[in-house]
Amino acid sequence: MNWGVFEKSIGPRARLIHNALSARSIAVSAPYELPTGSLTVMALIDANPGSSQAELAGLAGLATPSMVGIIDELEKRELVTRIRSSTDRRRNDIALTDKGHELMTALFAEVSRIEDPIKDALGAKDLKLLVDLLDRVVASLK
Amino acid sequence: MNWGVFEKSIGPRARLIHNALSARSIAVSAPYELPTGSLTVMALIDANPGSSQAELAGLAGLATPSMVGIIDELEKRELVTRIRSSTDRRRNDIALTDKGHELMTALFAEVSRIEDPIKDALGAKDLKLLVDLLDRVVASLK
DNA sequence: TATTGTTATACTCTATAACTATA
DNA sequence: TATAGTTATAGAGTATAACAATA
Repeated sequence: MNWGVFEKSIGPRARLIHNALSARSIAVSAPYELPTGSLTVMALIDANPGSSQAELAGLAGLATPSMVGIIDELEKRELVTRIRSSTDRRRNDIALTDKGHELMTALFAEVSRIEDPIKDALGAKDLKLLVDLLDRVVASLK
Repeated sequence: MNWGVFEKSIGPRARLIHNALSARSIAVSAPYELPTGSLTVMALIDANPGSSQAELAGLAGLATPSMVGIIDELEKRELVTRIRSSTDRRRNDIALTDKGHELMTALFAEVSRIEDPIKDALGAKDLKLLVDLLDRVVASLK
């Protein structure tokens, strides 16, 4: 692949990888009929229970209006609880229900298989190296 | 950053990086009033002159209909030439004009600065490592 | 019958602006 | 005056389907 002047650029490569993975992820998740980003948000709620919608949006890299529809649907399906904070009644404290945790686990098991070709190509060691490098990139763009 | 079950996943990180870089790239490129993807396409034409639109679309990871509008605008601005192949009259052979090469160089100089924070955070050595790892990921998803 | 380029169309993802209720 | 959540809206990016010209 000859990228010309982009030979050493991250941007076009991030775009290609993102597009390929998100297309596959959408296809795998379709039967669940959840809004896009739901799995990411459920994983973040699981890892950071009691977060507000704004905090989750910040973690997920989404605007807060995008979070509303996701939480609406997850709440309707009884996958998360959205409870007005007693100490600050503007806030919603979001938590995963048992049912939500189950569904997250099941869906993640399917979605994570999408990255199997990457694991196979890189091996565990280089994959960890890549993840660490990407985290440093993410931090540098904050 | 606690990603929960996505702790070792490439997908969410690729999404965050792509979103951050593309938003900045759109802002920097806006004064040029070119269709999105034009710089990528010009770089690919420069590196692979005489390619067809379909070949360029394949390289750029775009659908061929997306390429039509990009080439339309680039041709109108006299940045590329679109010539019916004499050996296969279905094909357009695409090449960059001198003017196109100049504009590509100038725009790339601006856009590439977007990745300066990444370079600063990683250093030349780790950046090269990252690019090579990403190329292996891209190849694994073909 | 297959392929290149094209047109028309639609959908996904994401953001911005303006509002409300609370602080 | 500022913040959390919400509603309404718009735009960027990309894809699919159907078609004409050519192979």
